[in-house]
Amino acid sequence: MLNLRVKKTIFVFSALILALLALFQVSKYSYARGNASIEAIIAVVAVVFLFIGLYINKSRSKKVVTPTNRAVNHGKIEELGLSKREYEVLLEISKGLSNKEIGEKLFVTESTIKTHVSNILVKLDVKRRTQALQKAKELQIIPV
Amino acid sequence: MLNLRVKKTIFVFSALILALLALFQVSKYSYARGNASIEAIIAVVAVVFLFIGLYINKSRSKKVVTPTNRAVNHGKIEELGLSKREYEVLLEISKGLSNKEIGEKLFVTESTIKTHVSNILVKLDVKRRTQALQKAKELQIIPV
DNA sequence: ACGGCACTCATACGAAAGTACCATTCCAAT
DNA sequence: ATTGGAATGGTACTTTCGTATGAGTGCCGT
Repeated sequence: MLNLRVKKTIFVFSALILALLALFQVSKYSYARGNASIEAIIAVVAVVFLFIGLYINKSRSKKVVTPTNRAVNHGKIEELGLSKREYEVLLEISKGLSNKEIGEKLFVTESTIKTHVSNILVKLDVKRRTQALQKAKELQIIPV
Repeated sequence: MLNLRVKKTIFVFSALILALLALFQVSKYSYARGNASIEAIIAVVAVVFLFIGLYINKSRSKKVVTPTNRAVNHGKIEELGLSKREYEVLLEISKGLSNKEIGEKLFVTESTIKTHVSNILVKLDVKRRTQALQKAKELQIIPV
């Protein structure tokens, strides 16, 4: 199963290769007809390849950076059976909010938040919210 | 005050500019004498600039990655007036332990831990232990 | 010797957090 | 149309957390 990122990468690289071929053809053609200076062609090629270099490394460094810190593992969230709302609550807990404050922020009562928190604790198999944070960090389901 | 990094950057870019000028001169010269094909020149330029692009982005992405994560800022701890023991307790909190559990781990009573926690909260200027964790992360005084 | 600080501990109280159950509503899948 | 999950919320109760206050001990520096 090809995910979105892979598809996008393939598309971008295909486009890139086509652009390069086109560029070479144009430069050759212009040169043959003598209506373009060699310096101009070289300058264009230089700029284009400079940007290609920048682009390649950007996507590569992103790939290197991502697994180390931030970035959320959505698979794990589903695996744990955490619902959307429960995950929202978990995020607010990680910001240090009390149940009451979370309720105000999400426009529900403290009771509701307590229910959610209780369910979160069960699903993460922990006893306290601080423990839940520790575990969530371990599982990389909350941003660092 | 120029630090090492800035000096290095200036040096690298100077060298880069010189190299470019040299490259242009060589290509012009070769072309004038007719002993180099235009395609070869373009290819060389392309490769060189591709690597330049790669290089620029490598140093840039390193700069982005490095300062973000782990490593404890000891200066901040002193600045906050956190005592050694208080900091120990803070670390245990970040592991998700209850006051009672922390007491057992550090061989003191829960009362003592409560006192420490209270002092920590005051010094970090927060109301709850979860908030303390959030703030401690911000200040980079606990490992991520 | 004295003051100040870190660390320890206790009691008492109030505020959050968490548990257990139950009930209602709504939406989506069968 | 029925069912099951998700979200909501309420009551009642227990546990944990946090505050306030006071107090004892030991150490370090003046």
